[in-house]
Amino acid sequence: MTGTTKTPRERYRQQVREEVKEKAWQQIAGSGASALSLNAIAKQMGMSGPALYRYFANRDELITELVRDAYRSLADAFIEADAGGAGRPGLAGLAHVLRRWALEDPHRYFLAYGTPVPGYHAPQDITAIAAELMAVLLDACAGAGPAQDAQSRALEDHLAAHREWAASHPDAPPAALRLALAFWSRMHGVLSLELAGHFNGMDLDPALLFEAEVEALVAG
Amino acid sequence: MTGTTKTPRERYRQQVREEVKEKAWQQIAGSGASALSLNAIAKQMGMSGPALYRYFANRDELITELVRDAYRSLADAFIEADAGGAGRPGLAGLAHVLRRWALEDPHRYFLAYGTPVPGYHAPQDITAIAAELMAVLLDACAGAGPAQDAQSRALEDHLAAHREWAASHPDAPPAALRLALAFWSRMHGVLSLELAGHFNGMDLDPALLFEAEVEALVAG
DNA sequence: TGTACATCAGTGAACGCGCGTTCACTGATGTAC
DNA sequence: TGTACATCAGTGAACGCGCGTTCACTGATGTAC
Repeated sequence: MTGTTKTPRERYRQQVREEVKEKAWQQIAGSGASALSLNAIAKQMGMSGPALYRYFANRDELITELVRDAYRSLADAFIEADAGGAGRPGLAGLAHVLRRWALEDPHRYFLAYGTPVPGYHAPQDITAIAAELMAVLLDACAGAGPAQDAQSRALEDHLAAHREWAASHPDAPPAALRLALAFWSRMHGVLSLELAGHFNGMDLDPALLFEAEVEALVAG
Repeated sequence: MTGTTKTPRERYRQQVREEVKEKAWQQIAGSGASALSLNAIAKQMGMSGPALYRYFANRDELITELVRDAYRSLADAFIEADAGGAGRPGLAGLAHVLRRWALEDPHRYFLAYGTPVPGYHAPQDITAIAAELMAVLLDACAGAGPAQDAQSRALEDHLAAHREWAASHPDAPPAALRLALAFWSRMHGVLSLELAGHFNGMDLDPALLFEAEVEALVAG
């Protein structure tokens, strides 16, 4: 009981907000994020358009909420995997958590990591959630092997001096920072191509490409 | 002279079409592809809205043309690099051609490889251009080394039986197919994160990450 | 338990906007003899 | 070289639509005494 006792009205408010967001996701799934329309959501809920302004100040606030929820749910999935009893998940484990999360709702993935919605800029608390994510990832990268080639060494030198983004791990070796970036970039590469349907006409199993990329990454 | 003699009217038509596309790119740069508006383009050109229907059947046809031009220009850049006098460009060379092309116009990159425009499906001749691109890439992957791990071997086995997408190279070894996919996916990973601005707040030089990914890929 | 008042969810009308697209029309440019 | 006709670029009005957002209002739900 941390003072979160809810009056019936508060409970109801929250319930409606949730339903709005649910319909919003459905609409995004159908026509993309930039076509999100408050009026259309209201109609789908059997309400008049202006009613939604009781729940969201405007369209932008709704989008922000959706983006926040997206990051939050991925961060939670990472943290949960990290806290799972039988030892740390490792990079491969996180990769599979990420893939499952992405396939669960491709549009949610793109809202977080896809082409930026034009004219929209994420507020700071979302950046903070992204940092939580990065912290779990950096944990899993702790055992990174040394750089294998000149360019990787150059990157590590650079990262040793530019590591504010990894503020949660001030003592992580540059190799860990490098590995975390490689994880992020490579997983995003396969996943975003797959989710965008770029493998569609190719009669190819994206899961196998994903697995190969994961193993190549872990093997270093 | 291959019968391409143009009447003044044809020349003018083509000129206006080019100008429309030019303004379209500017508009996409400002507000994203899904906000592309024929009326707005017309206004910017000092014409009335309906005038554009002399040049494009509708909005979709204009978008298709832009997508086609995007793929065409990248394919040309690849082919030109491939035909350059001093030997084949190699994977690293192609990687740099790709990066230069992407940075030249980020929105063009996203129109081709980003989140799909909802409700839009590319016509077949664009698929053919994508195949030209793939052919150059497969050439550069000819000398691929053997798979280093179990998952990569599994992927190669799969590709040996699913290689229609590489129809231009029916005799390429599975290792080459695997390398081409890895190239595509990894380069897309770094580039799309960079262009979407996901490294922005991180005070980090994306070029170094890119170089490291290229060398890791080539070293295999 | 009942009454008086405050809070708040939701409505319907309205504003101004921009969109894609069609249509009948004007006026300039090109073509045929 | 001049005239008659066909072609075609561009206009302005119009249609129907959906958008985000504001505003004054009704009616239900909760609160205080």
